[in-house]
Amino acid sequence: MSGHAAAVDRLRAQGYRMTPQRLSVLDIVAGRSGHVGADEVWHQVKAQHPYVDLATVYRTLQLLKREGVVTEVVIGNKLHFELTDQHNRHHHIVCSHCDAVQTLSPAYLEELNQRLLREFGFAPDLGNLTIGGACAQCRTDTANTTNTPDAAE
Amino acid sequence: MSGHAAAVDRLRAQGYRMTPQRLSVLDIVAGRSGHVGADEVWHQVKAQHPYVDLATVYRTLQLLKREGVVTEVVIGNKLHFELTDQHNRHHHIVCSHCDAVQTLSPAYLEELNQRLLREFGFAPDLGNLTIGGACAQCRTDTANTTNTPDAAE
DNA sequence: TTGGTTGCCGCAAACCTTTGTAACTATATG
DNA sequence: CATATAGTTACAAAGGTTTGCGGCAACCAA
Repeated sequence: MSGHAAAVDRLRAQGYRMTPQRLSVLDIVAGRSGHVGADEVWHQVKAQHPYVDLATVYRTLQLLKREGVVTEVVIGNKLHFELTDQHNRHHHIVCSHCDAVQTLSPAYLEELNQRLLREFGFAPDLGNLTIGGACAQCRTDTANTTNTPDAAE
Repeated sequence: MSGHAAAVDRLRAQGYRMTPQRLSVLDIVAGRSGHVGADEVWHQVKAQHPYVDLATVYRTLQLLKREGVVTEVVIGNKLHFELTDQHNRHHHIVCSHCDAVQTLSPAYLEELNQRLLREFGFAPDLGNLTIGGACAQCRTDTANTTNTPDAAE
């Protein structure tokens, strides 16, 4: 249905077995407009196939990430995933205070990408790069708060 | 002795208690020229203070990171730390195949830093940013290896 | 020095993710 | 359709990091 059918064929052509577990994981990530946490993927997979293990979900997500089918986003201390949209590529900037996620046009990192490749022969995995920092909101909020030990978290 | 005495004073001035545990952790990271794994910091701390808990080491490292005293580097699935050298700032690019670490001049990301701040009000924590990817060596090595399922890891 | 606060620590447990392994099954072939 | 083969899976356990909590101790004030 969605555009990920092509990805399934490609994976199969590469020798991967498209098992019900893998198809289910991919369907769920693809059915989302944004990113999904690994645990939520698992819960939804279990609704269809109750026996599926969390480890299988993780292994599948890593496989799909390696193959470029999904993109990993690090939010807080958890991994999230979203379908890689070739026609709408973007990076992620995440606030480490409130976990808000914004997308960033590839244009911002294109030059870096080229330079790393040219000057170091290093091929950065910028698609899966998550840039952490403080968002505008949290920066103004924190400005008035004295950051004394244990004062806030 | 080293230049981190100033950091100790600053932390104390901010209200942090500079306990033997914290001083020990900082000394060990500062005594290294490069980055150290959290577990190795722990082992070395225990040599001086056998009772110190691993959780304390982690909490201390995160504290020092928040305060900008140390820099975090993500290598493989482990966290490493190094003393933040204000006179020799740099970012890290890490090969996800062989875990080789290279440093990168701040110049490479200075423009990005400015743009994120100006256009989004987002203050990226680029000092603690680790850029993953494939180094030159691993890229040529992998070029000849067909990446079939389970073929290699 | 002597209390009194309040931040820290050790301990234990939880959390998220990865890995080892024997059994299972998707897929190609006869 | 039967069989072989190699990739996958469920299960279990480990790995690395974070968190909750009660007791303890660093630091300030008197």
